[in-house]
Amino acid sequence: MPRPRKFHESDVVSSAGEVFAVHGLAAATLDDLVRATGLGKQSLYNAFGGKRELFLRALSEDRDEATRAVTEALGHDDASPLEQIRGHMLRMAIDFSSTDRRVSLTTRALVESTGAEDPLSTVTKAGIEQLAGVYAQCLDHARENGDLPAGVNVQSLAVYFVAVTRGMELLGRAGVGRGVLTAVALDALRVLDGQRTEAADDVR
Amino acid sequence: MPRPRKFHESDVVSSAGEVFAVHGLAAATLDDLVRATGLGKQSLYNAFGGKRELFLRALSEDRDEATRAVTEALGHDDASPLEQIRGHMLRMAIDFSSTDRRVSLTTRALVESTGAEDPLSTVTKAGIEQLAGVYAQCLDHARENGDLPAGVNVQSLAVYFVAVTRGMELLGRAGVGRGVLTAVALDALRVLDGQRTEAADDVR
DNA sequence: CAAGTTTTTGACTGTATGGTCAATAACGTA
DNA sequence: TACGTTATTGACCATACAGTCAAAAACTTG
Repeated sequence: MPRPRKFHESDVVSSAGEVFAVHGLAAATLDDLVRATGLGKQSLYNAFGGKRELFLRALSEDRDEATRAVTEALGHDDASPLEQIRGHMLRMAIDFSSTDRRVSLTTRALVESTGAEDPLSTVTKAGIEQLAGVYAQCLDHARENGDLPAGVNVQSLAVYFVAVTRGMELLGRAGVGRGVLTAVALDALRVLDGQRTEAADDVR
Repeated sequence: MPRPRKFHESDVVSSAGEVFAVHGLAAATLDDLVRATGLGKQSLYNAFGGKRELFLRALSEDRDEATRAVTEALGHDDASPLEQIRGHMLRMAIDFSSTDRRVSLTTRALVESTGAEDPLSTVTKAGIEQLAGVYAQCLDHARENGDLPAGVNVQSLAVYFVAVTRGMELLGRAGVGRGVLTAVALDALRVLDGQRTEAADDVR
């Protein structure tokens, strides 16, 4: 019997995500959000609780979407795992050299979080681990295929790809062009070529 | 005959840089800056012009300091260029896994800039190129030493190292620990091992 | 020591912003 | 069609903040 909402939460979260991706958490004003989502302040508060909470929702969605996208990119059966990673990295190079003002919510959260206990940090860290997991899985397949030596440290390599990706995002934002970014991606991929067993490398 | 200032601009810029590194441009309040620098609002305005301008000054100083540090790290004569890069990357891994809340002003500027024409962007881009230049110089030496094949693309490799470094910074901020970050650095360095001539790689 | 110049000080201002309140509208059900 | 419940609306509030003003202080030089 209650009056039904006239919006879908997921739509609101997604519009809000747009705003946050362009302005960031601190710089996005409540009015920006009201304008972008189409609903009133009070409705926003009823449904989500506040700016931060809304950001958190958008962040989670963004993280899931990113994981989904990478999973999909690395999950095709028509190419070898290594070829998929290669394609994916080249794709990222192009994406990140776009000229729009978007910055992934993960990066924003990382930079705008106020401390390690800040929910922003914990959600973000989880997202990074999730993402690394996807890379790791793909690299595992490659190893099973014999495209990577058995002794390779899949875990750190996975995190390495996450790091390179974040770095490319930042560089793209700085105005580094598609060509250079692509070259960087190719450089990054070269770690997959010259792999030796690396059993006892010093990780002091 | 004018009354002399009782502060040194460089001190003020450096204290302000601290504040910005912890809070960011938007989130740092003028009062934070007043407290950290020790001088009054009006004095800040007389000397610098405003929060943004002060940030810009701090950003430039940060950039120069970063370039200087890397130049110094890669400029010793007691080790081969490649060994120096290696040492430098491992050092970065440790630095970035610190638990303080600092974020390089370059990264902050990248994320908080409002557009490509924003001075924040231009200064930052210049800084990245400066930094890449330092890496390039070191890689050049390595090539001359024969530690790197002659056909190697020193330029993109230099940018690659900047990207990896930025990525590591973000990951460290996300709470990734020293061990993992070190492993990532070692992975990143592996591009220097397996280098082949790479003359005609597709940079579509 | 007086004049001139610039810095410092601290009170002040206007605005933008996150968040709240209370009244009203809309819906499902009985 | 009336009731209960929740959503919506728009006005409202407190505050925090970037930036300003004008008076007083401090220094140098003539």
